[in-house]
Order: sequence, then structure tokens, then C-alpha cells
Amino acid sequence: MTRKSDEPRDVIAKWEVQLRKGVLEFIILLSLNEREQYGFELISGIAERAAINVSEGTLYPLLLRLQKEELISSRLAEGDGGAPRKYYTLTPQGRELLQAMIPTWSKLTISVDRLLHGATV
Amino acid sequence: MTRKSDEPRDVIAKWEVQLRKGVLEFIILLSLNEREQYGFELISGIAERAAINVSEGTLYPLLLRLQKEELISSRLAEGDGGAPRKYYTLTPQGRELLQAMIPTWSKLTISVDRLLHGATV
DNA sequence: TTCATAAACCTTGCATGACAAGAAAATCAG
DNA sequence: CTGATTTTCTTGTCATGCAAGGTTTATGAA
Repeated sequence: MTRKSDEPRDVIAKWEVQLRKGVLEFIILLSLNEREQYGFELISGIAERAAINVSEGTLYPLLLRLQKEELISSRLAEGDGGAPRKYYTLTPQGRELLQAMIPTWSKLTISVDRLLHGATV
Repeated sequence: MTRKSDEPRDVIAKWEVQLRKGVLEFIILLSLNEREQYGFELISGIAERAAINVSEGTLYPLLLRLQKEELISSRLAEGDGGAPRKYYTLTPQGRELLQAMIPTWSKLTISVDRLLHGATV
């Protein structure tokens, strides 16, 4: 009853979820562009290098979708005392899409940063 | 039958729609932080200054939502030979949220740009 | 063998926001 | 009254992130 559902923390958290839409796909393609990687490796690598936490419930459906769209492909390999790993790489089409995404991303961030000037931190 | 639904243009366009989620809310708050504005004014201002096209079907539901969350408030004024205008301003809570959004946005773009280094254009 | 643990991957269902398409309200000119 | 212009609003569809829970494989202990 006295529960407020709109505390600032929640509002920002919800917004962050929305912000990540689309961005995560870009991040995965960028990561795979560097080298072949398997799921868990992607998660930990991105957490370390970009300080972005991607949950498994987000990553695996995303990887399946990208594979269905033939932007990435996979091969199986042994795991380290566990289930087998699925290594993913970019396909030529994936590489092509990534190259098209980069200017789109740049334009968007440049535009926002233009509006951002003047809004004091 | 011979129709390909996955031409690169469509793929990028779909991705762009996803990318805008959350970003548009940020952009609107940034714009209203500068000065009071009405809907059409926001659309044309953002198109001019940020080269981002916000459609009416996107803007008005967004404004209504922000008002319901008490992040912005509105007042009616006469239109220029047309329907009355609804001028929006940030509430104190809106200002507060915006200040919290700025570092979140910066961290995200910095992270992505870190991954972006090495991916040739 | 059975159990526990760890590594790795997958599935379901919900919440949410962007947007196309179209409608509606208000004003003015003819 | 009709049509044009300005401005706002509504409905329905689609795609994505993610919490929560489940499955598979291997290994080592009891």
C-alpha cells in the first residue's frame, strides 16, 4: 500500500533495459568480429571489457536469432568439464551488416551528444 | 514468392527502430530541458538540430506517458490557425531523472566505442 | 552406483516502446 | 458548408530484453 513503484532507481533501471535494445545485437557482432567465441565467453568478455552485463536469457535467444538470419554461424567443441561449447563466428553477411551498422550508430550518438551540450552534469 | 524479406536495407531499418528505444525519451527530455515546447515544435526542432525524425505516432504516446509519470507537465495555448498547442515543460522530477540519465548514456556509449575500436569502417 | 557440483546452453512468458495508419479537433478562407 | 492547415490523439502490430526456471554433459566424492 505504502509501496512506491516509481522510485528513481526503478525508473532508470527500466529505461536502461529499453536503451539496450538493439545495442546488444551491435555489441555481439562487434565482439565476434574480433574472434570466434562461445556464449559464456562472450558474456564474460563483454562484462570485463565494456562493463556491460548481458544475461543468458538475453544472449542465447539473440544468438539463435542471428544464426537464423545467417549473420553468424556455429561449430561445436568440447567444454571444460561441462557441456560442449558452441563457438560462433560472423558470416560474410554478418560482417557486411556490421559495417553498415557502424555509421548508423555513429550518427545517432553524435546527434544525441549535440543535444547533450548545454545539459550540465 | 521471389520476394526477399531480408534485404540489407530492411535489416538495418528494423535495427534502427530498436536502437531508438529509450533514446527518444532521452532526446525529448533533453529538448524540453532547454525550453518549453509543443509537440510539432519538438518534432521539427529535433529533425533540424539532430537529424532524427520522430513521427507523431511515436511522439504523442511518449509525451502522454512522460506526463503520467510526472516527468513533464503541460499547458494549453492558442495555435497558429489550427488546433490548440500543448506546451510541455520538465517537472523537477523530470529534471532529476534527466541528470541521472546522462551518466548512464555516457557509460553506454563509451563502452560501445571501446568495442568499436578495431572494427574498421 | 548415486549424488552433488560446475560448465554451458536453452525455453517460456511478460513488459515495454516504436511506428504505420488513420482519426479527430480547431481555425480560417472561399 | 467545404476544404485546407495545424496540431493532437488512438489503435494495433511487432520486436527485443530479461527473469525464472530447465536441460545437457562431465567430473569427482561418498
